[in-house]
Amino acid sequence: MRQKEKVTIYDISKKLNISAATVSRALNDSNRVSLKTKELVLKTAKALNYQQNALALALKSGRTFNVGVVVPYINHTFFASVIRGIEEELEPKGYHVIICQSHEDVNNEAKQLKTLLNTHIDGIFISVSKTTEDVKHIEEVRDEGIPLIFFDRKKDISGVSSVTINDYEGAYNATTHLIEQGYKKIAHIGGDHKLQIYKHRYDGYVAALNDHNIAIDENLIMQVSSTVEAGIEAVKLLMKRKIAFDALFSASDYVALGGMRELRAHGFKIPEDIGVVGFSNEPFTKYLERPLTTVGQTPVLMGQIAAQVFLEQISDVKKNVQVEKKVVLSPELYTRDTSSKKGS
Amino acid sequence: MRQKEKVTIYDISKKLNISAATVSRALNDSNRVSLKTKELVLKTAKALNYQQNALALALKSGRTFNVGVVVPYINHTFFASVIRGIEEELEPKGYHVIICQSHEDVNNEAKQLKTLLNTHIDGIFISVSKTTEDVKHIEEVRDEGIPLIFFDRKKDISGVSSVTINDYEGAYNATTHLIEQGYKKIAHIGGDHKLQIYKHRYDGYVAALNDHNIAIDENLIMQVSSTVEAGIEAVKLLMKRKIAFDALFSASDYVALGGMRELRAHGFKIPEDIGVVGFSNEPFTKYLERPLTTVGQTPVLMGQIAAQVFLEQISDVKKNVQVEKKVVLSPELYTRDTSSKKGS
DNA sequence: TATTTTTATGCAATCGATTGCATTTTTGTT
DNA sequence: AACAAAAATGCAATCGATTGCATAAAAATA
Repeated sequence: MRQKEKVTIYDISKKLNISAATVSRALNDSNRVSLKTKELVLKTAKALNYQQNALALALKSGRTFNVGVVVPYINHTFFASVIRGIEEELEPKGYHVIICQSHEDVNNEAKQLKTLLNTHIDGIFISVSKTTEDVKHIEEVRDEGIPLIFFDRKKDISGVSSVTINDYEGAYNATTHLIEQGYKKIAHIGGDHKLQIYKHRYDGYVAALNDHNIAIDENLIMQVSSTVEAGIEAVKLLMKRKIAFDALFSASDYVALGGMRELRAHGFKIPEDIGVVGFSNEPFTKYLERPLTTVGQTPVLMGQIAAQVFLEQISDVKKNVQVEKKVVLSPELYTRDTSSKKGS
Repeated sequence: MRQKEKVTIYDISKKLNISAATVSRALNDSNRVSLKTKELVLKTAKALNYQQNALALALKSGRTFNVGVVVPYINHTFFASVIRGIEEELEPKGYHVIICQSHEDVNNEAKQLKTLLNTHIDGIFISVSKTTEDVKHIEEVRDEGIPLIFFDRKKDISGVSSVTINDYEGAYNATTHLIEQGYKKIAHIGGDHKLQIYKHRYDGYVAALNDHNIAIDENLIMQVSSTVEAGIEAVKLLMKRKIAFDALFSASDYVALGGMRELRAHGFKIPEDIGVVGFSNEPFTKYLERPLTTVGQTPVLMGQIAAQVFLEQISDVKKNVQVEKKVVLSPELYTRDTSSKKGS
């Protein structure tokens, strides 16, 4: 099965006995072609089912109408949803979205960026891996002049735009909510501060306690990975150390879930004895028998806005203006069953 | 910020005072170039940081090393996981994955295929939308000679390969499991038979009942959409009609979840009074307080195998052999809490 | 050394579309 | 009718890499 041979502007030019240049101009609605030939060309183009060869155009113009997205894993709900947002925003403009996974490994991330550059992408969206500390590979992309946009997990690099959520605010609101519900000793199981998001969530938690004159107790604060098992272990450790607390603010829904399991195993009732708030609004949180209160991140919107920032950026590049836009979205607290002291 | 100008084979050829043709041959390790110049070229290429221009190559060769994937929504766990499998299998071979969404709309699907063809993709993976009945747009892709692979949701089109799971077997095993646990009147809330997967699940359910000499009761069988709400409504309807049953096999985890909620609202205990089995092994199923028994589909594996079928196919195309490969994966029943009559 | 064979290299076309510059055709003016 | 101005079209190079065919250089043979 061989491929059908495609119709080119030369086929049209031969058929009409005019030059390919004129055909090209006619198709691009140039004012240097008479109306008569323009119509003729358009008609024959339609008749022959002419399709512009995107590759030839890309080679000539340098624009491929492809963008790359680099995420740790594409099947994590959050990232998949951001990608959905990007795709839906860019698709109507004729762009295609190429996806790459870093597997949370900085070397992979660098490799993906390199091959993306070689594919002559028009822009790159990236959420950095957990292991990304050195950012040379990212600066290289910037220095190539390719529009680059961070989303959610960013690094502070000059000349690179970003779309993130206000993790600080999300954590602050979540913690404040717990305080307002009457909880007094609030533990925080967070994530590795190498990722800004976890640092900011920690900061928000601390600020909320400070603002309500609650002393920070280092014994109540931990950093673990974002898994159910880690949540179980973390609570086990707190129990073993006999550290009392009446609420748990976790930087991860998975950790919150694990934590709740372990707490229940120890006979605590949620939310009566211990209130729990998670982070991310993972789909499972609302399907639990006692739906989990959590901080929602509007990932689809994040993707859409990242795409908009990209579109702005490429129009600015044309004007030879360099921009560095930082968009910070507000998170939303989904108040559900696990955080109202009186039960629901 | 203008883009860095790229190094081409002409830059190398000028530097070495040889022709670009020789440079090209040297880089491709042709045996028509002397070892001396080969080494020289390779050295200068490295020194100048030469990167082959993928676009020029694609224009010349007709191969882009891009493949397209069309799914209803990329942020549905199942599809995202299949895409992950495809990406991980093809990435080492130098391919990039372009994603497209049909939004469960056949017109969108057709449009996406058309723009993918125009992007000169090397192959297309597709899981059809719910509204896809007419398959002309898919046949067109096949007729263009582009390798095409269905995954999960397929249509019967000659000359198109597919990778699916054995929905019949999955349903048969799930139903048999319920029977073996002692449940006798098993309801089936399935999906629209326009999608083969739902028809096959229905068939498997029926076959299991037949094989165990249980009469089929049409009153216990429904077709609804795959949502929690639909599950609630379906059970409500059964209750209203006072139709007794002691087990529920749902073709969707979401429907199973909604069904369980409604059943509990009516005072039924799960699994003691009513056993429940879902389908898909959605992530939330294992996080429920009573984890849901469900049929797992190994989506990542499905993606990997689809990618392998694609790779085989393009090597066969070279040999001018036409193949139509149908791979059917076996599902796995995850036996959890909701289906053991004695409780767990 | 002369001639054939082998090996290495170059020329120029090709993949399609675009575009600056030159040329031809048409239109308008006197 | 003659000429200037304007409009329409064509030529050929360009974007990089590849490749069939021709030629040049080196090696092998007589």
